[in-house]
Amino acid sequence: MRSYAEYCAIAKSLDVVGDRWTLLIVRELALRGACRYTDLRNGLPGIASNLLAERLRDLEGAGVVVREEAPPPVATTLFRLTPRGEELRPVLDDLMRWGLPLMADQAPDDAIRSHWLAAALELMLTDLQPDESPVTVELRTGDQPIAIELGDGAIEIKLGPVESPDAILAGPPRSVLGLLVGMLELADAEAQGVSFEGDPAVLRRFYGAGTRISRTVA
Amino acid sequence: MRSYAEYCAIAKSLDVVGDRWTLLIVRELALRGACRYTDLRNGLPGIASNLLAERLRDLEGAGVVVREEAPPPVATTLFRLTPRGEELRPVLDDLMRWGLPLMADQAPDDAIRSHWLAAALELMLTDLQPDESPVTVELRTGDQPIAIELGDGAIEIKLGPVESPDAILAGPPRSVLGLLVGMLELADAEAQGVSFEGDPAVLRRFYGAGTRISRTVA
DNA sequence: CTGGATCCGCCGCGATACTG
DNA sequence: CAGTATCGCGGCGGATCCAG
Repeated sequence: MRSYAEYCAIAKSLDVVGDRWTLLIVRELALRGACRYTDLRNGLPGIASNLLAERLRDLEGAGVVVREEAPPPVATTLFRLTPRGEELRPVLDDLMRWGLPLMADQAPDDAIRSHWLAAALELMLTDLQPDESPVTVELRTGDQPIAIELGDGAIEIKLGPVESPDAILAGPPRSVLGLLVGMLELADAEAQGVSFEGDPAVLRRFYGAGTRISRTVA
Repeated sequence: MRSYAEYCAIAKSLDVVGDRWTLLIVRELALRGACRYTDLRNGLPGIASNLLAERLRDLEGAGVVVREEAPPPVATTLFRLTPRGEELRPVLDDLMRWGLPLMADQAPDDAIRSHWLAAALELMLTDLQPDESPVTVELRTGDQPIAIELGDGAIEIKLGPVESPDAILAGPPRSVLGLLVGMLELADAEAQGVSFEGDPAVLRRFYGAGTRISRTVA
C-alpha cells in the first residue's frame, strides 16, 4: 500500500501494518506462536499465496517478524514475532475487545478457527463464583476442542480436549459463545443447536460476564 | 474492502475500520472533535474526495460516526464520533504508542499537522520536576503553534499560542520532538535548524521522557 | 509436502473535474 | 461547502505452476 505520507505516529503505524491481511498475520503469530507458512495459510483462509509471501517479506523488513530455519529433523522455516512485533499485542487486544459485539453476527460463510474463539473467551469470561470448587468444561465448536478450567478465581483457556470434563458444550460457535457469555439462556441455545452435557449450574459460573458486552451492542 | 469472512473479533473489527483511510478519519474526529467535511479533507492530505464521502457513509452505517446538521447561523453539516466510535480511542492510542519510534524518520514529503504532534507529545512527555514552578512553552512547528503548560506535576498540551511563554521552540518537527523527548541535545537540535529562546533549564523538565522511546527503536 | 513464484482479471483507490 | 462523476492504474483475488 502507498504510504500515507503523514508525519503522524498513527499513520506511520498503518504504513507498516495497515495493509490488507497484515494485522491478521500478526494475529496468527501472536495467538499461535511461531508458525510455518502452511500454518499461516490455514489460519488465514482466503489469502492469496503471493500476498502471504509478500506480507511476510514486508513484515520481516519492518522488523516485526523473523524467519528462522528450524533445525533437523523438522528442517522447516518458521515465522515468529520479534519483540517489536510482540508490542503489537495491545493493538490486537483492543481491536478484539472492540470487535466482540460484532461476534453477534456470524455470517454463513464465516471461517471458524478455535484459537480465535479461545482468544475471545479469554477476554470475555470471568469466574463469578471464585470460591466454588474447580470446574473444567470442554467446548466442541470450531476445528478443535477448547478446554476451560476454572479454579482459584482464575480462568485458563487452552486448545485441545479435557480429560474428564464436568460439562461438554457443542454446537454453532455463536450460540456456544452466547450461552457462555450470558446473552442466551440454555433453552434458547439448545433451540439453536447447542448440546449440553453436565450440570447446568456450571454455567452460572460465567453468567453475567456478557452483560457488559450486551450493553455495548448498540 | 471485501470482508475477511472470518468468525474472529479482530477480523470483524477490520471489516469495519480496516479500509484504507478509515482509521485516519476516526483519528481526525477523535483528536479534533466534530469536524466539517472540509476540516477532514485538511486533516487527511491526499485523500480522494469520493473516498472520504464513501468512508463517511460506511462509518455512519456502522454506527461509528453521526452526521448532524449544525443550526443556523453556521448551517453546515458536522461529523462526530458516536459513543461506539469513541470506544476506538484505545486502538488509536496503542497504534500511536507503537508508531512513536517511527517518528524518528520524517520523510521529506510527509504532511505535517500540529494536532498530530500534540497528540504524540501528550503520550510522550512527563514532568520530571513536578515540584518546580509552573512553566509554559510555545512550540512553533507544523501548521499552528502548540502550547505546553507544566504545573502541579501535570502537563497540558493545547493548540494555539501562549500568552507570555517561558520558552519558544521553533524548527522542523522531528528535531523539536527529538529535543523535547531527550533524544537530541540542544546543540544538535540547533544544528538541525531548531531555534530556542528562553532558559535552557526548562528543557530539563522533559529530559529522559524519551529514553523509554529510544530504547524501543530497534 | 512445503514454500513459494507467475500470470491474469478485476475492483478499490488516486487524481481531477465538475455541481447543487 | 459538501459532495458526485469519471477514468486510469495498481493492489488484490484466484488459479496454476514450480523448485527443494
